Amino acid sequence: MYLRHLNQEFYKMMLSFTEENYLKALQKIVLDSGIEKVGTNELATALLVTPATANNMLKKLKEKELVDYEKYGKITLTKTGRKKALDIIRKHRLWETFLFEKLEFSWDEVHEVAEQLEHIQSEKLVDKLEKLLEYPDFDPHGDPIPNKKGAVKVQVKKTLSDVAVGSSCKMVAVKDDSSSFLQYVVKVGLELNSQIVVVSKQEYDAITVIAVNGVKSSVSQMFAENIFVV
Amino acid sequence: MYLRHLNQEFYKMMLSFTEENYLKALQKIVLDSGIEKVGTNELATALLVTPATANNMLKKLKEKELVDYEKYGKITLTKTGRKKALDIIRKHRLWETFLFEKLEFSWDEVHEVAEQLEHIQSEKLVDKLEKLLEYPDFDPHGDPIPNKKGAVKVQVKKTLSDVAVGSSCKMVAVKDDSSSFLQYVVKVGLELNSQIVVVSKQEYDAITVIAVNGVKSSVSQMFAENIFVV
DNA sequence: TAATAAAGTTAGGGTTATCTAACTAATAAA
DNA sequence: TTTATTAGTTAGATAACCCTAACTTTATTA
Repeated sequence: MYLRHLNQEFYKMMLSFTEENYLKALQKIVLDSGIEKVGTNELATALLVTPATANNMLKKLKEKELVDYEKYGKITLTKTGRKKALDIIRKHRLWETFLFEKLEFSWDEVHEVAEQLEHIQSEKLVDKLEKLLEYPDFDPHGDPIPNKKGAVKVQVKKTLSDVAVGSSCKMVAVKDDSSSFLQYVVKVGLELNSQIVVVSKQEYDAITVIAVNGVKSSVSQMFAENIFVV
Repeated sequence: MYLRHLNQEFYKMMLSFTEENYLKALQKIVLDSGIEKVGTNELATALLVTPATANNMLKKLKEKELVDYEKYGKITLTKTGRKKALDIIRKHRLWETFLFEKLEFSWDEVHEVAEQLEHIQSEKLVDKLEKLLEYPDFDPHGDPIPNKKGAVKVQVKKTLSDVAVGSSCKMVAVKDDSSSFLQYVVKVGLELNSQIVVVSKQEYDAITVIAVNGVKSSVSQMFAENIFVV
């Protein structure tokens, strides 16, 4: 006998590992692009599955009223869907903070393990974890941690590439959180809240010379665009 | 394309959530009963699946050389299988300790969440967790935590029902870790390392009167058999 | 030891999540 | 505006894990 035969309503609330990942991916696309409407292929790419697979799952999520879309149209999260997605993102970022703060994980190691930990089901666990970490607002990458209600503290962020030559700024987050990028960031001497001085900028290829704690480094346009500063 | 097509050898090492649970269940039956050989039905009962389902999975585990058995015969874990199982038990008990010590979980709440956490794949996570907890030898239920190599600190344990009237003993572990039993244990005033005095014992129905911190309680034979003492 | 009970296995089927291949609809370009 | 490209869908297949029902082997007991 299957679980969902026991209580239809209860089953509707219980999301599978995979369903959670689809909702999270949708919300992350929205957060990263700023656009509410997401395409099937875009979602499929983010999840490393084929469009056919994504389409299949989207039908199920629509059935459960977690997403909304017309045939051949763009996808949006419903209120319930967004709440679920933000809850997973909240857990992901709290776990990242835990790994970084309490278990000596480095910046670039936290993501992979948090991808697993974010699916653990226990409200008490999340609440107590948050308490242990003293209610952090941002994770080790500078990304905001949604609160229990799904609200996010927004920071007006510009990137290092927007900073004028001669000005200085403070790093508050990274856009790319791939391991290779993060390791590069560390190599340049940067960490969260580092003070950065933009020493000079090459017109031709946009190579920027920055100084961190007196140490100069040359970074590419792409690098500068992936560093959020205030 | 499926993961296991990429690298046969690597795939062989990667156990699914379910496979891990089968190995753990086998090892737990061995530890609890002291008998090395396990039956299909016994295993199925422990995992809340039908014997047919267990049989099916056992074929796969045998194929992967994690268990050993003849058709219609009893099952044993191979060396590799036992190592895997002990590793999961190690993780389970470390997480239980973490929840109890660091996140204010009560005795009877830790098990359910640890059932999920034990499947997280990250050697570094386990090592760092162990360090954070200052290398504990026993979990909150008094069960030994296997070390990285799978070695277990054994305690010679007898149960409360073996203690003679008039003698006193110290509770070191519980046999049953169901929520209902653990809540009862707490109600009687017992916790790990509590001093227990066996005040009297009824011949007829084996009801035992115990005193914990001067407070007397009457407990059944079954209760007494589920409390490990030294 | 023959009959019965218990333990273990096989066959056939269902669900979830994935794939490929072939299709249709919407959009962009010539 | 017709055509080519891109986006999205459908159909059919596979693998993992579970089920029930029927069967076979081993163990128990009368």
